[in-house]
Amino acid sequence: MGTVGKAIFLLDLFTAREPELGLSELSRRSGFDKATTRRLLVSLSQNGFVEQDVESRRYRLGAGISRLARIREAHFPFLQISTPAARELSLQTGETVHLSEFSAGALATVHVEQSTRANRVNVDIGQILPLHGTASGIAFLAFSRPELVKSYVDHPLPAFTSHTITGRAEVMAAVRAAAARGYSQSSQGYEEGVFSVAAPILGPDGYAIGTLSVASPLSRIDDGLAARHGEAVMDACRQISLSLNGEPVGTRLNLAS
Amino acid sequence: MGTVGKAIFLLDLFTAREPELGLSELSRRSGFDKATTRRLLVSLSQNGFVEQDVESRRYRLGAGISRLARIREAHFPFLQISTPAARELSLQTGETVHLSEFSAGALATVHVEQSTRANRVNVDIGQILPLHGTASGIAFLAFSRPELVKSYVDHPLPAFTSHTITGRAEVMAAVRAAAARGYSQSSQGYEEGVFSVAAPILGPDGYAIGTLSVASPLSRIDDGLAARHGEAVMDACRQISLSLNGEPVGTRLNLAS
DNA sequence: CGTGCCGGTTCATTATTTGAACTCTTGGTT
DNA sequence: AACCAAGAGTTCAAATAATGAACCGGCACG
Repeated sequence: MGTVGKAIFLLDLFTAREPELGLSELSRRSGFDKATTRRLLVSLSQNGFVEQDVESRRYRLGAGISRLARIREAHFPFLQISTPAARELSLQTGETVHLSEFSAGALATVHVEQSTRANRVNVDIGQILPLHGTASGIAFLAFSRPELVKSYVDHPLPAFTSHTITGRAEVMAAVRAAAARGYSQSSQGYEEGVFSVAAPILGPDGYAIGTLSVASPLSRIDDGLAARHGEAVMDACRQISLSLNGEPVGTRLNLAS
Repeated sequence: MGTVGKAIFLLDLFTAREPELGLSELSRRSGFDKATTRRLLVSLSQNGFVEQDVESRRYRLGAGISRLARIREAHFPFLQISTPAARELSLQTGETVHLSEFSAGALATVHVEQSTRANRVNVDIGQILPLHGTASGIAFLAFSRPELVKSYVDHPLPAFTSHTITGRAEVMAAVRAAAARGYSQSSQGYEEGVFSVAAPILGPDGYAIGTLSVASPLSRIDDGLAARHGEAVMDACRQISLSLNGEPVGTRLNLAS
């Protein structure tokens, strides 16, 4: 791993649940020496990518990141376009909806609309979702370049629950089913007791760039409701894709083997 | 400059006006060798910090940045809290309002509410503002740690227009005036024909963490209107600071020499 | 008042980064 | 259709930056 990769690895240790970390914690979790960790943090903080709390001496993500994110968002308004559709979908289904964008080989959760129900699924912003084992991942693969699907599925796939599909053939079957239907389903593939449906958000080339997903407690779901959620998430994604790309887009299905 | 600094320098070349750049352009503007530039870009893209357009081969900021920014925003909802106040202030004044956050020794513009008038000031998201020469900068300095003010003002200050105040004494006078009034004024200090007022957004320790500013065409401004804008921007900032910190905060004025 | 953990620092050793020179491709010009 | 210019991307010996064991001083706990 190069120096740049290490610096970004440190940034990736900050999560919604643990947004502030001390030097020793960062060193321990990254596996980098304390001196190395510190030097990287100093470089990052000089450029505004991390900030250090003056009194607790702990580090957190810095304003420089927000600034760049806003530049990106001004150019490519993924959140601005998708957020209202996600909110509407959440209200319509009464369930937690999360929006993901593809980045560095996985899906990153960039927005969440929490269900208002007492019994609901909680998803953290910034969470990284694997492409197998989540409804979002399968929906993404179903509308990705075949090379990407192949290279992903050729590596060993870890299990997250006892229900995670890890076999190449099983994943490909789920992908083909999702491509045919237009949305994917996943029951407890990533977390016990959670059922999700997801559909792809397409880029100008017709391939997926992200996903929208509805996540429900499994106990609430039956086949009819799952299908209704599937149709709803597909509609929302179609609308988002249209707004993002300005014009209709020919979808790229993965129906072949 | 360390490797990490160079990587971030590359990221900082992407702006709202030029959100996509080719390898040679990046190499030229950064002054790094083309091979070096490329290696940095590859590292960055492997981690989702930049993306490469498949057909044009140009680079742009990546989704990994959005992801981290969302984690930060979930922890510290600067934009979420400030944006509505900025919008209201823009509607109230009829002028362009911009929100800045302090980062790496300068103010970074993270949100803009454009005036709806035909003759208006345009500000780009992501723009870096110097601490002298903008109303925002002076407002920030007026509510900053004295050490920060001193170290800033001890370095040579560039002029952006013929009206930019660059002398240590002049800057300190403007800072003291802003501290006494609660807001700052700047006439054409950064761009010709632009008049601005600004007030600080305060952190939990009572020192400024950002600013809110109203920017008008100079032709529209007289003393009375400037004062009304000043009071309005101060009110908005007070409200934001309160919401951000949860409780009243003792302000830290820079009234001493 | 000793022990452990924290943040932070030092400097000889080591590994990564660097950049001149190269190829390959594209698009425009004569 | 041959030429030129400019772009993206690659190679490898030389130069430079990153590394980490051992260190300091402070603070909290028993």
